[in-house]
Amino acid sequence: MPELPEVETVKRGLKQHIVGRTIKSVDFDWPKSFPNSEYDVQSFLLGAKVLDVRRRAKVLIIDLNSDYSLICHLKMTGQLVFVGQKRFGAGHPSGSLVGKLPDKSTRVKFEFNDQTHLFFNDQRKFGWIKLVPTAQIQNVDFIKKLGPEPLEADFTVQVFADRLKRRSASPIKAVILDQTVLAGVGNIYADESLWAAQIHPATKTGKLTKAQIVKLHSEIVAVLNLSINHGGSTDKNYVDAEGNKGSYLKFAKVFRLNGSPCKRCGNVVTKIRVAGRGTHICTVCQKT
DNA sequence: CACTTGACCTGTCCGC
DNA sequence: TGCGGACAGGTCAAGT
Repeated sequence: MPELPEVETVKRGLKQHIVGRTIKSVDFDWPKSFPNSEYDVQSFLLGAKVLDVRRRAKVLIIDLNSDYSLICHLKMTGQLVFVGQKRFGAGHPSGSLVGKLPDKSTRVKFEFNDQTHLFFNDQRKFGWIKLVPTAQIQNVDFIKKLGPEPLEADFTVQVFADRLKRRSASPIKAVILDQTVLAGVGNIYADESLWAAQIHPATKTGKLTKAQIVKLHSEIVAVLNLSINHGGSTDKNYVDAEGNKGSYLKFAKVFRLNGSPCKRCGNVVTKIRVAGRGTHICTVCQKT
């Protein structure tokens, strides 16, 4: 679930809360969640101060003053939640996770030197945090291969169209989910943007007209921006850096709305499988 | 090479 | 009420 808008929302919250704080200790019980060498942890993490929090695609980057950075992928169920000193007192929304952390899904605990905490929770254990030299981030294999950021100025229609050409035999949904084509779209926003552009997700990418590519390009940007403005989507697990849910799904047109009427034509939204993923469409609005 | 499928995990929901 | 199985999204490894 954490796709670009969710990770962007977490980034903004973390930036407010952890920049300037110094890491006092780190604790983890599932090595795959935090596969770092003890030497690097001792030398470059403990005692380091947080300088900045950034995002690339669905990856969070926490820069430290030790010339190292923590890079974090939330995958499906990851959460990064900051808990301040008043964690045992009042002041948190009743539904908030904050008063309940750590819990059985907590994989990594960071303590800052003022008794505040950052918890990495991840029910399904697919997410990870890695400590890497800041100067080496762009050489990390996964990051090196990422396509353009859809909300940056260099993601033009022409760039999008050129990247689609390489994948003409694949269904368009599989292509926009491919992080090496463009960075940050996941299952929710793939379905939403394809509905908005009135393109069937199984359409072979090579069959798309120029007009459809132009439309899809602008709808991807619009859907991502709309979601960021609503704090992202919470389907089940996602929360922001303060433990709060996002509300974008109130505005969703098809995602998880199978059985409901299409908001454009009234036909029933159905769920199919495309490229191995659950896919929500209106068969009237979205023709192959 | 382009493209698809299975593995990684846990929790929840559905049918018998 | 219990239990097996399908399913959930993100990415990589392995297979066609």
